[in-house]
Amino acid sequence: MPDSAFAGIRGLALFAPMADKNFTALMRGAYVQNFPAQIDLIAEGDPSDFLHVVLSGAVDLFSTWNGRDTSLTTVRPISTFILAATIKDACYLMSARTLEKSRIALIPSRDVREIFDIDGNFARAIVTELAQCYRAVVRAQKDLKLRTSLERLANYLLRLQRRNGGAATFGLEFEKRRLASVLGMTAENLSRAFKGLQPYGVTVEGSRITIGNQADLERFAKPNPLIDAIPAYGPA
Amino acid sequence: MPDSAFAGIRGLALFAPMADKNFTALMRGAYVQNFPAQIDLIAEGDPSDFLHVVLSGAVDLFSTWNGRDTSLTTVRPISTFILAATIKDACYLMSARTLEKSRIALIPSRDVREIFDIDGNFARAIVTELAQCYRAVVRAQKDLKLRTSLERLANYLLRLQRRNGGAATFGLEFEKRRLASVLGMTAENLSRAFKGLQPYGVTVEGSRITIGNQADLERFAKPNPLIDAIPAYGPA
DNA sequence: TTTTTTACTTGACAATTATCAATCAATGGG
DNA sequence: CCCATTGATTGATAATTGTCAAGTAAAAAA
Repeated sequence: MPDSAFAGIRGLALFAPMADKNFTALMRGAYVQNFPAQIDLIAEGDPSDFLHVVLSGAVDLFSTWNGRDTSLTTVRPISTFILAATIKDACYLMSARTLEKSRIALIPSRDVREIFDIDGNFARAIVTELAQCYRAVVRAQKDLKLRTSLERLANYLLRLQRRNGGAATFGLEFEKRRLASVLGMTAENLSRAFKGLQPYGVTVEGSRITIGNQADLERFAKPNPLIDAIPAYGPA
Repeated sequence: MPDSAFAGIRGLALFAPMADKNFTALMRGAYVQNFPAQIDLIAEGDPSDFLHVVLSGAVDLFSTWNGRDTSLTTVRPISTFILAATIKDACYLMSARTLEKSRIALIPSRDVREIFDIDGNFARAIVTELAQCYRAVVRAQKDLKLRTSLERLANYLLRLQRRNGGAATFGLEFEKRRLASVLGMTAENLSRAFKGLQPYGVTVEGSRITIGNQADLERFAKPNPLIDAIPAYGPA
């Protein structure tokens, strides 16, 4: 595996602080692989053999139970997933599949745990990453328990707008059926929720969203940094 | 503050592996306090000045938004809370209040971060703790998104039963109004949900629950270790 | 291009869950 | 002991959300 493939990884906050020697050791058993879209990467319940790093593309973390399924989050470059399972040497709690063509690095979990035990810097970096993941899920939990689906959609649109630079018009990140699942509703309900936001100035043309009246939508959505902070910008 | 107060803390998985010197340093600025029931300990949004350790009693972690509120989890002895906020030096995402009379140790967050930076064992212990917290929230998220309120209640009862040793009869941990909030429903809905479980052999007398037909209830609840594992016993 | 598939939307309806109001039961002062 | 308060329950109703079935639009394949 060419070293160049690991350059992006080395720059990650998770791997940057660790000793060169340990990084090299970690990458020795690692490899990078290209996957087409819609490919299952891992299944919940499986033992966590590899820590995954999304180098390009996008990965959907989802879960199923009793014939139902739900998307929990999307992993975008460059970040890792199933870090917690790797550290605890436990099974995956979520399944993963590519949303688009993706390049993914696979690092043997055993190596991660081994280096984690001897490299304090690496351990500390993992803490920071895990704390961030934890806080993200807590926010999602609050979003889900404290808001109706219409409010979740409104706040989601405001977050997406902000992530896209703040312009009134922007595009959805993925198909609506998946957005519905992420927001914890059905596709049909999402369709109606978009209509329900029309009175607040939201217009939808395919995947193109326009927020016609920022103040109106915010008055309805009541965004809150303790729920809606965007990790990279807000209070993490 | 008497050293004896910290004996229980030292035994915690989080603090056991660290160097004596560092533990002493960590406890230097710490103190233990007794709180009556129903006392607000922290408010979401506040800076995380102290890592809290519940030595006895019980603490409710909850959150509010737009006039609504929801209980996210209960912290029981001996464990910590708001560890993630402490590590990231970020504000609290949840508020906390005592459910009963409680003894709580308060360790200055700054000290935690400082020792965390120099004690690799401590850093590793924190990773384990955080990974566990993260997985617990992911499970809660799946429970909420994949199940109806009736199913959540059924599975909650099965978990509680297991935690209490598996006998057919056991008591609820706290008042139903709060249980409803934890399960993501209203108190009225919980009352009806208990009735909805009668056909599966569940009887309720005050806070006394009896599972008359284990197999029936499990057939309905379809418990799943990837959602319902009890941290201490199941796959963490 | 035409065909086929897939995503999205819409309408009608059903299930779930919440709200409001009233009642009942238990609990803790006075 | 009784009263006052709080928590739990119940009934009636409304809001929310999901399901099913059809239809439309758009994209992919032939």
